[in-house]
Amino acid sequence: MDESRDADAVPGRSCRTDPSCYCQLGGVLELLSRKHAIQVICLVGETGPVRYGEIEDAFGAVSSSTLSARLDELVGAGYLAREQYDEIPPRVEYDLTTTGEQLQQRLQPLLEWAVIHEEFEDAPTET
Amino acid sequence: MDESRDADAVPGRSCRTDPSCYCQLGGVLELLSRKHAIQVICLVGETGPVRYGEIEDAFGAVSSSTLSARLDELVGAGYLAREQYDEIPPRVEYDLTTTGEQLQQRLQPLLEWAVIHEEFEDAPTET
DNA sequence: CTTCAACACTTCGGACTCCGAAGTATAAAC
DNA sequence: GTTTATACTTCGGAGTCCGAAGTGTTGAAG
Repeated sequence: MDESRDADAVPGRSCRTDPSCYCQLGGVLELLSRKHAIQVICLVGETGPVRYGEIEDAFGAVSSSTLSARLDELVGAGYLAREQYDEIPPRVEYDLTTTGEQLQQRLQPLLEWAVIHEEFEDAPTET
Repeated sequence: MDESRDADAVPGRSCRTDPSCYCQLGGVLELLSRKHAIQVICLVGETGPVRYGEIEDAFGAVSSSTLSARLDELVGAGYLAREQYDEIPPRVEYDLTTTGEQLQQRLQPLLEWAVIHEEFEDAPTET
């Protein structure tokens, strides 16, 4: 046995190799546990390059401040790419990066299940 | 064109059948976009029935108030089951429900990818 | 010349969520 | 009588989110 174990040594490091440690897990999950993050990734993944306004419309109920914060974060973290065209009126398009696509692939089954699950959630109970 | 479209009619209903509508998507995602919700589901799924203290330990950095709020929500939403034994000191165990297991199965690939992805995130860039 | 429309955002006050240290309850062990 | 163990609450302060209104540009409409 090695005493270089991670039990309570350096939190947030060796945890990566310890399947029983869920401390933080850092970046991605932290990012995904913000409002609309999951949906944004999936929306962009399904529709391809999307404009800011289209995302806003697709959601229907997001404050633009929160949405643009989320987009900034996702761009900053390398999951989304932002392409800006210098036209009038302005045009900006968001698309998944390669990493973003990987993420979206893991998110897709969840989203599909969520949609179906919600549909039947009002159905008669079978106890 | 039919005017029976759902464009701006009843938000949050016909959306379920419209793949281009991401408005809210309600319950599950709302729940998952709270701190630690994803990790809790996966932790319980991987380790089986877990006690409150074990969850707290596994995370290392959660405020107990937030954790117990999250647990309450997940129990209330039907993803977790809470079993209480009347012993001293008290013992409470959380486990996944059938629905919770379905959710965890969709979350697992995400979590595994996250772990690997974070490991290499400090690796030398290739620009 | 003035106004309006389009678009992608900011800004700001108020509401909601989260943190973290301290406290609650019970009974056995010391 | 004090400590220990467990599963939570409570509370003030910090951080996040909402949503209505505003910003800047330029061409088209009046």
